[in-house]
Amino acid sequence: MTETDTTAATAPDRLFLVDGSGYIFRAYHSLPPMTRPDGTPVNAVLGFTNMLMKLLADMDAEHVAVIFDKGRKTFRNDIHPDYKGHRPDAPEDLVPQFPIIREAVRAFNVACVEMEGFEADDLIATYARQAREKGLSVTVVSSDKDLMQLVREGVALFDPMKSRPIGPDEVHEKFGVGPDRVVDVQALAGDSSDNVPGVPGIGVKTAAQLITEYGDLESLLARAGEIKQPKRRQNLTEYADQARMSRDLVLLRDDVKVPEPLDGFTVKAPEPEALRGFLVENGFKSVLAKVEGDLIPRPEDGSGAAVDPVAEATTAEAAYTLVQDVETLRAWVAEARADGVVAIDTETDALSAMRGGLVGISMATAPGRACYIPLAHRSGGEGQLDLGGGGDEAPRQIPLEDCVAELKDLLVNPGVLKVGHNIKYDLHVLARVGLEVAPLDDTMVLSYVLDGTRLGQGTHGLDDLAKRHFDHAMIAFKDVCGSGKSQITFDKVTLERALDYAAEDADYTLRLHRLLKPRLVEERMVTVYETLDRPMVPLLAAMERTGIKVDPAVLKDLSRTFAARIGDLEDEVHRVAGHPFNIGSPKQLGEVLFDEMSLQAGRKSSKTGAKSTGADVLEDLAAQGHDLPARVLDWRQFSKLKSTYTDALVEDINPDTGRVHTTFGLTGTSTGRLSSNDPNLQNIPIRTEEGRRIREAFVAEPGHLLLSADYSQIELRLVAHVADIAALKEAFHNGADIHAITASRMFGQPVEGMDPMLRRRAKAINFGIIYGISAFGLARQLSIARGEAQAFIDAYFKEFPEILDYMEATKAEARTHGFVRTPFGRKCWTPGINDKAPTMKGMAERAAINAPIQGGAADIIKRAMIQVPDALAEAGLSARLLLQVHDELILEVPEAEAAATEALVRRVMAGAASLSVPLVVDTGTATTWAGAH
DNA sequence: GCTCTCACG
DNA sequence: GACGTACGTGAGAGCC
Repeated sequence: MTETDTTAATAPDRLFLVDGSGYIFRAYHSLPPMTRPDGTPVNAVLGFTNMLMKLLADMDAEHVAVIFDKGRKTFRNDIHPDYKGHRPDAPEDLVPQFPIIREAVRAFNVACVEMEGFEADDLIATYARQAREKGLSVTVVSSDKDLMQLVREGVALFDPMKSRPIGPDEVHEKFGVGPDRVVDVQALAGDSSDNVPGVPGIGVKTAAQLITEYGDLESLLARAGEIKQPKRRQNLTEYADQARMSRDLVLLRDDVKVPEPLDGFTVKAPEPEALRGFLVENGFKSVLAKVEGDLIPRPEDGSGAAVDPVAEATTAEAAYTLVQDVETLRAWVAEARADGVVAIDTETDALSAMRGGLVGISMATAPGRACYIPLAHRSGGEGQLDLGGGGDEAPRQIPLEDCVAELKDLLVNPGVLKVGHNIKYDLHVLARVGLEVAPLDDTMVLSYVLDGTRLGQGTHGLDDLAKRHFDHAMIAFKDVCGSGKSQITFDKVTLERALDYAAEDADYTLRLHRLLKPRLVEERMVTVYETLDRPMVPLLAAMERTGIKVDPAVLKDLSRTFAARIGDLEDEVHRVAGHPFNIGSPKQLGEVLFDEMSLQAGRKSSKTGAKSTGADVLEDLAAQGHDLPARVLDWRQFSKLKSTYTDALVEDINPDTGRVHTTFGLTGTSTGRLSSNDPNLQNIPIRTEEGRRIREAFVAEPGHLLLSADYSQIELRLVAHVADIAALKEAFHNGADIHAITASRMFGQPVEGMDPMLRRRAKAINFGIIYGISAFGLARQLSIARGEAQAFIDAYFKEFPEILDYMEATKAEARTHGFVRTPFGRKCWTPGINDKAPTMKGMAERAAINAPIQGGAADIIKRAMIQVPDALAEAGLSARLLLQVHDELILEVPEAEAAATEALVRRVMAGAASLSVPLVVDTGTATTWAGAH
């Protein structure tokens, strides 16, 4: 292949010419406003820096320069004073960034050129010509169509927006002619954004057609008389000089006496200290972390320079150790003790926190430095798969009890912080082998407190975070254990594979901890994390482990009752319909109701446009006297109760404990509330008589009672507090019936003997206020006209005018920051608040109004929960917290302690926050949850 | 895996 | 004046 070799040997040097001004505007608009510590805006600088780094990393060239515009006046303004005259001034917060961006270019040791009186495009044209004459191959990096005229043999354009080269074909696509005729087309068509006049009535299409036919601009103007269309002929004659002037405007000068010689563009490595200085001055820690150890050396430990933990977390190489003997384990324990921080992670043989058995433990002591301690693996690693032949000889592992003995002190050592990702899970697993863990940090909770639902929900998984913060793809669980039917449990994984997977989890947990923990201080989230969410981790773990006793006999009995009702209702519905069909299918039900029976549909469902069969629609139809919708509503109710509750809950009873153990989610909601899943014990029925009976299955142990304690009107009290509504605060201080008071003020009736209908309406409005009221929503809730609902709202605002200020201030806060804060400092993110679509924006605004209220209530009950165990212990009481349902706590108490515990819980909950309104707590005790409420 | 419906606060 | 919504969750069933 001599030919190829020859070509390679004579391949010309390459030159990249970057249109810096284009980069600046793109960078500015791609990032939200941000400032460096001294207050200087730097979003465009950061965006530019990242784009420049990417370009330098991706390009394959020996020479590079970034070219900028300098000032607004150029020689073109002498030709045509209005040229680019309508361009608005650069945004105020971009102006101070222009000089810093020049610094960025120099910091990377890249040539940076600009020249008074000329546009960047002219300099680019000039350098391109010079380079071509020297035999260099030129790539111009720009998305600007005005540069397309430069494309020719040896000069290519690269569009950084679309990441694609622009050659003669792309130019032809854009202008309808080749690169050498682009200026002629532009001269005719003009450019309104640059104030290039062109010829009236001629756009790019027509211009291309004319130039193709006549060859070039001068030939066309000379032969303008031959044009058939009279108007076009006249314009080309009349505006010939204007066309020539336009051509002078768009034609790039390639003979500029450039200030820097081409030789100075040779690619050079950056000066480490200059680059570091620039990045540090602008607070670009993430960029520094990226280039450290690569473009510039990491400061050495011995030199006295501080190691940047963030940088180290980002760049450290991984080296993992398998721990199969006690000696090695002791070395790791000693290292962890010396460091004072260790990341831990457990591997189990089942996903369920309550059932999974411990298979192994991983620990990390520094970024990239981690180990895995296999404890219950059944396959060594010699053979790939156990083919069922009984050859699963256990590999060499430290006996579980020896490992527990070695780790016990470390895990409770107050001088060693244990870091986990969703460590609540590990607490359960370790507790079952007799290990407690304290103190602890949780990187999932850290991520939630810092970034919340800013980037969407459910994005605090270790895999997500490693990808987001370190651009690292974690080994997927399914790549280790498979998925679906062929999935194996972790104890069957070979030790080598288990080491890679498990140690990586601990490693990246530690890296995340180094990255996220310092942000608490920088972003003023220390208090929320330290006093609210971190203490919840061990507390919730204890609640989950305790569980709540559920009597399967009660549930089975209810299932039978419900089944009978469902059967009867089904027969009746089918009889009325005239044929059997699946009542549970909204599609089939819709066909029966709206097609066969020709009932009037109330509304369309949101997504698919199908006619809704929702409860409100069926209720309307039932109220009109139709029998079938009423039966369907009953059928639905019993089906729901049976499938979701009575049938499902029996399956959720843990055979070992006879109790149901939910998992509380601490990092899932946008407001700071908890969630409950598998099963959800926060939505057990109560509103209907039949549903409420399900709560009879939730029982206390013999000799005990369930204590329920709930906040009265906590969200409305928070409204009164945060919006500082005088009349509402007064009503709460007086302990009055708040809805009756509201009705009295709005409708001018005395509280005594208040019409129940008016009170109901006032109650709906009070709820609406909490939700960020809208006339549409209130109208739907109360089944009244929108105008009437609006009148109610107006009346409310008149009586409680402070609420309007709160709503406006909250929306403004959300718009400027992207989040709102609860009274306790929690950030609630408000994605969509600046959306163009009014629907989206409206939803985000209502969510923003609701968030400090709902979130504030969530903060308050968390404060109460955290105090309860200590208060109980101090009082010598042995009650245990079982559940939290947003404004309610459920405890299990020895009968003899019921009264004392009730008083204590009331006191703690009421005193959990000092607002400008009192907090009131209602309590009750009984042997079942139904009775305690 | 998405949509609808409905249980709770 | 249109846009098309009350806030926050999780689970089961139907359907592709």
